[in-house]
Amino acid sequence: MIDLRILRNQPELARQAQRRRGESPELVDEILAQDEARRTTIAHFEKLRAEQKAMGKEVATAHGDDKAQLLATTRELSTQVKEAEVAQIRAEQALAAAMTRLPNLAAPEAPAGGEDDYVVLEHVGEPRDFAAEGFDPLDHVELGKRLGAIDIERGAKVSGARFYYLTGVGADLELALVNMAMDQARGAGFTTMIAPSLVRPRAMEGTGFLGQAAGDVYHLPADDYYLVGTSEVALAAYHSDEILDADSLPRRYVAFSPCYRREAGSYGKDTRGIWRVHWFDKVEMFTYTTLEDSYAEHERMLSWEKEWLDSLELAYRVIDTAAGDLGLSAARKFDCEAWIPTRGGYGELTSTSNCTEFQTRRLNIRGRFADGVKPLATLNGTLVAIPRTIVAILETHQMADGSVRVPEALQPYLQGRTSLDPIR
RNA sequence: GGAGGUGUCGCAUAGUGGCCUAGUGCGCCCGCCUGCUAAGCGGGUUGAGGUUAAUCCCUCUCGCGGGUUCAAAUCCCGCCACCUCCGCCA
Repeated sequence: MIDLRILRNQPELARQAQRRRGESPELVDEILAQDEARRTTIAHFEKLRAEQKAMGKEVATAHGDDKAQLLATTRELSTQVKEAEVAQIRAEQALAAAMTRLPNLAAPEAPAGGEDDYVVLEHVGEPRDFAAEGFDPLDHVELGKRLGAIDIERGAKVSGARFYYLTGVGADLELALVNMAMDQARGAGFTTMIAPSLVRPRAMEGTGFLGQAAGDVYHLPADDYYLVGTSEVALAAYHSDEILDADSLPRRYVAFSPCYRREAGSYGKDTRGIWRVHWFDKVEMFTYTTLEDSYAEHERMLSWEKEWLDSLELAYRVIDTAAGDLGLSAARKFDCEAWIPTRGGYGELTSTSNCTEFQTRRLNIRGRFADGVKPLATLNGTLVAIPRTIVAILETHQMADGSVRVPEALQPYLQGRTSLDPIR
């Protein structure tokens, strides 16, 4: 949800933001028209309602013929008030519906265009040169089999395509990564959380996942619950309808949760292995802060993600996502893409978005400041999405003999193991 | 799953159809008083929207949504949350 005042006062700014996303600037004008209509109906209703209330007082004290007279007119007025109220509610709903379709205003810094129009901000680390080392790297599917870490066949047998079991060291690896990520985040001042992964429509809608991403979301119609695609949903809705004291900001939460994604429209894409799956576990960072601080917090989020990838000794690049690839709620997004040897390219491991006031306006989350009550800003950032991180670690740190070197920082979390060794 | 109860301002409470413009206490804020502090005294203290240059003013907001009525915190219905008990259960 965007501040209506921005749309009223600087409509061209909003139109431009839409164009840079490759979306309709006309939506802005449609909203402004709805807003105009809404305000007209409000004025009409309030005038009648004030009149009704005034007459109501007279009725209370009137007697006999006077009272009968008043009741006649006030009865008529009552129906008018009801009609005016219905008109007002309709106009407000129409405006709200139009507003819901409007994505967050893309930041001026976000590159214009679609998925492929990202800007590379930096490269960190060197992709490993297997040719120079004299062997061909195996992909994570093969490595996972040999280590007894990933069982894709049985995942498919039990749950279908894009499911898997993590077994033995694979499962150990997940627990190690989760604990290590939680330690890093806790050290940075985050409050650790275990959040629900089943939420009501309000939480889903409020975080912006029932817009263009709705097809990617699992819905349980019998109970009208949604399975979250990220714990961002539960963390954003955590403070819904609350007013947070300014001196409690920034509030930083880090949550572990399973994530569920239908991956609609990705048929035939990344079908091999566990790169793209319907369910995975993730540790996600989430911050509530002021709009003014959100830009610096976004940089901090990114730096925490980089610290994480550095500690896993992965080579990666950071991209500034283009406006058209931001999703409904983000104003700006940075992705960290790790080098995946057998893909021969970079793949997204983490992502951090500044959603500015978009989610807090929808979820009614505000802060109490010296100069009044104002919406807050929210940011989210991946620390570790398990399957993709496992893919990157296995493929990057594999040795010629089929074993996998454990990065030093991870060793304490893996019972001190320095390598994962094939079991067959 | 069944039965019963509760939901009012930051907190605690009053309020069973019009005198509620929601009272009172606590907390908080601003004054006054006062060697200092405390006490005392006076005033203020939900949020949203409309209108406005701003103030004033107006409307909505008593868990949420409907309904009855000229008029709803108050009566009726549905939903949600919490509490107690019964049943089932990791």
